[in-house]
Amino acid sequence: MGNVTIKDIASKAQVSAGTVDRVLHNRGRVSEKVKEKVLKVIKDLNYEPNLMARALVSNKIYNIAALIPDYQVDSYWFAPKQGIEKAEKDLQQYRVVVDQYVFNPYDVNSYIEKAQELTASNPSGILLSPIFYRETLPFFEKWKKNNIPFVLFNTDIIEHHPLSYIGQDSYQSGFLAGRLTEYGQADPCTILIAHIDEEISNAAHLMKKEQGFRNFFIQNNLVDKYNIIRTELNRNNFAEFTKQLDSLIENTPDLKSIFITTSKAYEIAAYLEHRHIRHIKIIGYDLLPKNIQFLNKGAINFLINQNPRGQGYWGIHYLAKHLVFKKEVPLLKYLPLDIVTKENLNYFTAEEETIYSE
Amino acid sequence: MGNVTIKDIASKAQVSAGTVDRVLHNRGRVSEKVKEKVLKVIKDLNYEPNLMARALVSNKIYNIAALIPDYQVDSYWFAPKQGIEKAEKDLQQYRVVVDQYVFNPYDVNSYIEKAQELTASNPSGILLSPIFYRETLPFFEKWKKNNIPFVLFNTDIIEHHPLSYIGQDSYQSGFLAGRLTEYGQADPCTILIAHIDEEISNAAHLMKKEQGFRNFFIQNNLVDKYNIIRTELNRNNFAEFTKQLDSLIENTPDLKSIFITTSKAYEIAAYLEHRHIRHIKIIGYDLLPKNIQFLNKGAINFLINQNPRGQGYWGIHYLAKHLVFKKEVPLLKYLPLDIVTKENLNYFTAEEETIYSE
DNA sequence: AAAATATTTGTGTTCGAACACATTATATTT
DNA sequence: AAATATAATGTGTTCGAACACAAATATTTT
Repeated sequence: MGNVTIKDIASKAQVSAGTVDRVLHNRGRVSEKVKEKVLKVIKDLNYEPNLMARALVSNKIYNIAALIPDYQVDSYWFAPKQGIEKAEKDLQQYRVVVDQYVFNPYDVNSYIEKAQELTASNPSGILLSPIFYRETLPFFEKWKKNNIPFVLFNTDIIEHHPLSYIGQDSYQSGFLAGRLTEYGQADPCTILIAHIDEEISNAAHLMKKEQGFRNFFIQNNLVDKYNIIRTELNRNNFAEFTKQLDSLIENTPDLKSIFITTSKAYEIAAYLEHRHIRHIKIIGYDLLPKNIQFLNKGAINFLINQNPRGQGYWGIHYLAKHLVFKKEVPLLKYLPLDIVTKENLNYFTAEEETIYSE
Repeated sequence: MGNVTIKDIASKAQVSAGTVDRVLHNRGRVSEKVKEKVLKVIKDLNYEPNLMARALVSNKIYNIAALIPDYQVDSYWFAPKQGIEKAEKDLQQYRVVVDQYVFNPYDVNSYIEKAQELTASNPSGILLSPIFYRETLPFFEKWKKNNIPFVLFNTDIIEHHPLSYIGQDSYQSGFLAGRLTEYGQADPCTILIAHIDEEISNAAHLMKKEQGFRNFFIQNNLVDKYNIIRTELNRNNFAEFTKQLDSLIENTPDLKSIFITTSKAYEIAAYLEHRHIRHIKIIGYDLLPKNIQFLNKGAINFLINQNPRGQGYWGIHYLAKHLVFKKEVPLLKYLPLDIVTKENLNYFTAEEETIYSE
């Protein structure tokens, strides 16, 4: 098992290795009779191609292009970049090279420009986070026409037949946040859902999180117990941001818990610290350094880690799986919703391990 | 980078490929002068052997032996077995074969017998959970003498120079359980640490968990707020088990939380359900089907997943990394402490993905 | 029926590393 | 100095799959 070779098949089917090869790859023409005979033997012997030999001989270089936001503009994107580079290193052996096309997440034109550059380079595969939805559509068309597989991550659009989407179940993560909030609040109180958003493109995401969060309380018959309110904050204007929060706090004396749908929980934590408020629990997203800092201080209670590094890593891996190993990849991969506290934090910030396989 | 071959080195160093090969493997004799010259070129060109070519030509079969408890006796061991089989499947390409030697975890003699069988088979590498410490020592000696690398998992003994230890940080997991308990109890109350143990061999483990748990409250100045008590229960005698719990519940009216240090949280959950007690929160370990059942019902609040499947998986992978790829593996690998609730459960029970790399 | 063309099948080289074996250079013995 | 031993280096085959090319059939055209 597992060590049947093309020659074995050839001899058993009484043909040459070349013919078996043609049958395997639908290359050249093979008579129906022979083809069926060979296919039967392949099936009977349970043939599995030796991927090492295959990779060795097909001396192709697979250049994957990654279209990603500049982490210097939004540090959230540092983790995917890391994941991408990790995967590249792991796959170097298989002649996989990743070119990064970095754009400014606040500048549509930069996005388009880089997407064009990327397309012009005619890569074997593409990984991207399509944060500008509308602008991405024409590229999807082009890539499909050129038979270039693309994998999406972070932003869930699966309508356009990517090779795969890798990301998070936003709704479920909100639902989970609901559980964590409820678990920490034995008594009735007010709970705030805060969207601290800078780009409209995230809106769909955030709404799903809010929905999941609210539905947790509905499904568990807790709507009478808790008063759930919402707000949208803009931290570009710091004075305004503070003012908004001040009035919220003042008008909501029984506010005990805040769920921040973006990775900006640290903004709220910093505000509360500044105002010396300690009785409000905070649940947020993502292991940004600033979030981690407040998590360690105890100012943030939980962070839901959506594994942005894993997203980059798996994105590249899936492309390689498809291109190099010609194996099927799942259309949808949801990464685990990790609940992170101060106490188990270091397991999620540590480097992942390289795996050798198949 | 990454595509320098032996021939490249040979031509640059003005020797033959055979000589380069001898230098690389310290095989045969090579004059000092030539050796140095070749080594310099290897370094200069930053040569990295092509693992595919290597694996292809070295037609060795690596038979790894796994000494594991029978999951039919204790279902905890089903997950490591799964992980082992997953890894075997992933590594099949590299001619890695895993033989499982299954013993009865309640029978030392069965353990010894299987360990002897395993040793007699003269495997290339060994994976084991040394749950009978004393009895394992002589085998360690033998294996070391025969240069057979062994990887330990689940039970933390690193004194005897295994290739690697893969497991969990028991202390830290107890500490984490402390956090989760405290987070769910705003008001002073009594907290119970319950050891439901059947084997002495686990004692060290369980004590570390208890220590971690207690230290959480000490370090956070919470000892005055909570009354922490402990008990050791034996579920072999069901009547006795129930009686003990009955008296505990009766004598501790403000008992609000139970931390079970073993994977037997479901026993307590079942008891509480039977007695119609709903106000006591439960934190336990491991995603056994019975635990999952109570987690889904809401009777168990959190399960800490110590990733037993991952332990088996990584154990085999590390051995392969060492044997097949001749790469260094970390002496110690702690797997993440996953916090599992009903809401994120399915991400941890799902099959892991196969990875292709290096 | 012979020639031309199309279809089917077989052979040989390649990828990079490992290792057996052959060959050459150097040292030691007689 | 010749014979022999030993050390140093080179050559060629192997692993399994892919693909170019060559050869052998079969089919069509003249």
